[in-house]
Amino acid sequence: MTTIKTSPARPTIADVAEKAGVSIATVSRVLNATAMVDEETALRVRLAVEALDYRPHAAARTLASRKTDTLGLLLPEISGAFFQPLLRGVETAASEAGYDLLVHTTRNPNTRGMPRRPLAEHNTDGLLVFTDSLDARELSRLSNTGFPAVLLYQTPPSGIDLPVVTIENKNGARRIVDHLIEVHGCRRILFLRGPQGHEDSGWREQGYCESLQAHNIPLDSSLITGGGFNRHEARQALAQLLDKGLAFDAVFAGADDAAVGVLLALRQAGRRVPDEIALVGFDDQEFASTMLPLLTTVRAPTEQVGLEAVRVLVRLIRKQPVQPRWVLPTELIIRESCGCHSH
Amino acid sequence: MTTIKTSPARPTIADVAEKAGVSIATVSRVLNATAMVDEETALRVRLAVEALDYRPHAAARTLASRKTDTLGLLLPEISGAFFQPLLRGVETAASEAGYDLLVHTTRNPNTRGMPRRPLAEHNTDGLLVFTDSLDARELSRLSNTGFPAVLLYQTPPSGIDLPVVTIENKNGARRIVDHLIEVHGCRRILFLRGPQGHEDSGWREQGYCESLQAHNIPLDSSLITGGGFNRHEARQALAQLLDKGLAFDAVFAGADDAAVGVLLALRQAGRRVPDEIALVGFDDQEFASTMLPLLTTVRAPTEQVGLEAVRVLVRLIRKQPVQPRWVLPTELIIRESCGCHSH
DNA sequence: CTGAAAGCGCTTACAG
DNA sequence: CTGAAAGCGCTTACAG
Repeated sequence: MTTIKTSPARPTIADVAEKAGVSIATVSRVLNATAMVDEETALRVRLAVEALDYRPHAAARTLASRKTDTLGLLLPEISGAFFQPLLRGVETAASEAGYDLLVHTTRNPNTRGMPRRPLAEHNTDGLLVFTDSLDARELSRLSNTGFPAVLLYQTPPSGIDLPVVTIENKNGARRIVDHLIEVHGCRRILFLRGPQGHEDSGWREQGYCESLQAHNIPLDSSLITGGGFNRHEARQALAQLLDKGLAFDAVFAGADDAAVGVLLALRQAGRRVPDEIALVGFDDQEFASTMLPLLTTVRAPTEQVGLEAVRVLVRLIRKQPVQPRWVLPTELIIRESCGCHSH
Repeated sequence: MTTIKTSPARPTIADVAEKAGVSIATVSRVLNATAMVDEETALRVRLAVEALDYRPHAAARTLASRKTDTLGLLLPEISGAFFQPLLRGVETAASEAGYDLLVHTTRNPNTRGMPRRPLAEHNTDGLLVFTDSLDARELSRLSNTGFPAVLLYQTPPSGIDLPVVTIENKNGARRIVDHLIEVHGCRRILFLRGPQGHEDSGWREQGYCESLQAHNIPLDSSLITGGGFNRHEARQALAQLLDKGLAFDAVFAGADDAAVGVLLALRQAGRRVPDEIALVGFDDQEFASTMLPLLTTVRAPTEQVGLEAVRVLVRLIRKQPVQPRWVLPTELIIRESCGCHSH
């Protein structure tokens, strides 16, 4: 059993001041470089800080200065391959800008105690809000209150004035379907859409439709189906369609993860990819370049979204002007699953 | 351009007190359920809170109460497939216990301003420290100071009294090598170890050695090589060995990610897995059950580590006694890449 | 360039 | 059950 020690009292700014023979105001000034201080005095202060191993108390600083030096990130869940690059981008940019990161997932509501708002004005200088993490009422409160916040992958509900950073979904989808049609001669392309109300999915579906239309292929609604953007639902959805005997020569899964589910279902049904059926995804997650066949997909600049969102947020915090909408470009990544480069 | 609004002043506890016609002490009591309050009075307070949309200011609360209600997580990087389940576990448990999570990566040192310690006593009630995120000096400070902290995947340097939660590396490795030898008759098993000084890797190597010894297979040091536990290094390392003409009938990659690199190198060299060479990994990352062939590996209970670590930390914070060492069991997962279930 | 003092928004003994 | 008041550890006008 680990024994419990009583912690020696942490040094405060007063201890430093005393040791250096100056006032606490002066200590504060040298620590924050917030005013000119005689070089010799400053040196004494720094020595005292060093000797006492003093660190300012964040809460006290926040309370007095009205800033927390931390950014909040609100998202539905923290795991899931999709969030990795996003987190990396946010982490990197926040750190570079000198901010800590407070992360909160909305999937595990904290029901204890009073209904405190876990991440907001009281513990954060600004908020990054991933799509569907906050309801419209809350978004509107943020917007009205003028608190710095930027939306990720979500166009703000009308009347709400918050910047968004998102990606070019429609064109990406459009191009990959074009590829299927023009290069591989596909005509009956199944589209697996994401969850209801998923904005990205909606745009990707539009891109799909536009491509068909541009090639004079009539839209067949039986070729559009739900897949939930995840492996398991996609697999089931496809298995059902296969059972029903639906005919198609390609599948455009709205997300790479769904593409894996499709692949599994196809393989189980004995249909070969890409020889019999072409398969493409969206996102270019890491596994897309590892799985077999290598997945042809649309690269979503997820890490960039994280980076950019932080930059926008920091501008907001500094009260600098900011564009309302950032749409990051996507890129077509041709690999094997569409039928290209196949051995 | 988004216009900047001036935020109306946020309501404070004084505003609530005034509106409810009570003192701020009473408001504090009903909010924190920290003393009996007349039911009728409490109701008035709650109504006032609701009407003003009041939320307590975290920093003020922290300063007055000496607790932050947040846990800190220190790790080398936030992305990387390995960290996903860990983060999920930590997130879930922290949230259930009523704590926020402050995440800080040590890979991007924040060089601006004074050398503040990003996560510590001043903004956190306790710390979760992933291996290699903090140097021994800092660990020793935490230990001496009695600040609640738990180590992840790292036995504390001697003299430092901090609990660890880690996994059963040696037995896991031992069992998977046993499997290769006993079921598949392998005799020359290549072991890819992780980075220098990586504790998990060391244990896995021991398990490997013990298994060979138990089966009277002499240790051949040319069969142990570095692989960095990551895809690219592993791939290169293997390609070199293959070039040199090293003979082996199986590869035990110390991490699943390295196993992917091995697979890529083997495939490029035209060696078939598992027909010619058996391949196994360690971790059971998500892609292990997706890649082809499906990867035989040792399941590391990474999410559990996160959950357990938070539980231990919370006990520490509550000054409850705590075991110094938690070793979570691993499990052998037989799939295809070793030669089992292969079509 | 430096200090005394007010104030940030809470919690918590201490009285009553 | 409730209130007045001190105090948490800082920052920041205001004087000098």
